[in-house]
Amino acid sequence: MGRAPCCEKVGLKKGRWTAEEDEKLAKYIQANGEGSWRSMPKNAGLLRCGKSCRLRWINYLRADLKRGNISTEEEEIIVQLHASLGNRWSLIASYLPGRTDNEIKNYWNSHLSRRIHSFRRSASESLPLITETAKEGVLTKGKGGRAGRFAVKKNKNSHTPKDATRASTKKPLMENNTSNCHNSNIEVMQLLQTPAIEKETLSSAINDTVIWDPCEDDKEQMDLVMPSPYPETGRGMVGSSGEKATLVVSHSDEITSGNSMLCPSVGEIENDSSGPFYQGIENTLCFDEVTDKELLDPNGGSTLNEERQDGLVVRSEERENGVLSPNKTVYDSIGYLSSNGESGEWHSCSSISISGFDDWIWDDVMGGHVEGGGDHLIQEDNMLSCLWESDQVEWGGGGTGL
DNA sequence: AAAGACCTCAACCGCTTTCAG
DNA sequence: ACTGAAAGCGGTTGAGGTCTT
Repeated sequence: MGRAPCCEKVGLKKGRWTAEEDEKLAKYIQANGEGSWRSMPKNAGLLRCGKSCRLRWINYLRADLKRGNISTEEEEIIVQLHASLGNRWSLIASYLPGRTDNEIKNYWNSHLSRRIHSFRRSASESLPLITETAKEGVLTKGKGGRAGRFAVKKNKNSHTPKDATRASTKKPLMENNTSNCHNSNIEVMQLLQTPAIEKETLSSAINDTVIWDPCEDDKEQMDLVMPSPYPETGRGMVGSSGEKATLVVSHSDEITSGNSMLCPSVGEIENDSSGPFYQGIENTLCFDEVTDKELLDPNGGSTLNEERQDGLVVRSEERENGVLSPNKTVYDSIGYLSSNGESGEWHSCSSISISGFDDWIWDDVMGGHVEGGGDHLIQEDNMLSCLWESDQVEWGGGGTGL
């Protein structure tokens, strides 16, 4: 048998916390410590669910919480971590002492995501889908003169009802891809490139770095592909048992460093685009032609060396026990975008696609060693500058900013 | 000054993971 | 090994505030 129910939902207060409630909760936790959220409300004399108490404590009452606005440095860290980790707010928050996942999530949704969006749009005007988005109202200026979340929300709602949004989070594009299974759409759930992540968080993150084939959702088969920018350390590798791999993806002969990822239907994207986001897109490994079986052949030994019509070359070399060799440098930084294949809407998924971006992250933020070079730093600087500036240029509609 | 559009963020909801029984 | 509650997490909501017209 399990435990007794956490709390009775009936008769419990909801909504905003009063100062009195805060005081009760804070005093109780100071006296008794955290934990035992189930019994806490009763013992503290609160008509709240334990879950609500926990949330209130974590997000608001904790003494070590940092108050005030997110600094520019924190902002940069959030952007960079988000590029690597996606919407793993608690993980991102762990790198920002005094900030909560909820706070970061809110900040991202209200500030940063718009900048990213506008940056991507401005960097890729030739992308029809984004242009369409703009037409649909993302960029329309309301009566109040400020464009932004309302339009985005409106647009989002029109495409992703609540349930669908949740579904797309857990098993992205499940529904939408059912009609496109013949095209071997494979969904990337998460890209991780976090050499500094602690063991436990890394393992959980690895679990999210999977290739999901919606065509085979019935058997829920998940395969792992985990490129690593740090072959020498073995961090950020494939598998849960220390297996190592490097997925080598290069576009043309240009060699950069970073991580690699994939996207379905990459062929839709024009090749003559420019800007860092596009570089991420066009360097996307296309699994239309590289099956998960091939990539993760448990027998190993196979080598991919395939050139696409658009010039994308996919290579992997020197596998060990069916995974890719750690001995090779990852050539290209790959972010990804994914299309749901039906509405044509593009999802940024967890990552914006920025070439060399992750190198910058860990080099500057974590102090890690990163192979690569000055070119990337220049590019990254440009990108970041563009992000910050775009807030004014794009959303201010003439420099008004936020 | 008023109205409406838009923004912010605390809190809720529901799902997944963890772990106690 | 199994069950189910607790804990944790991410997505969403909505009240209240701000800004523009």
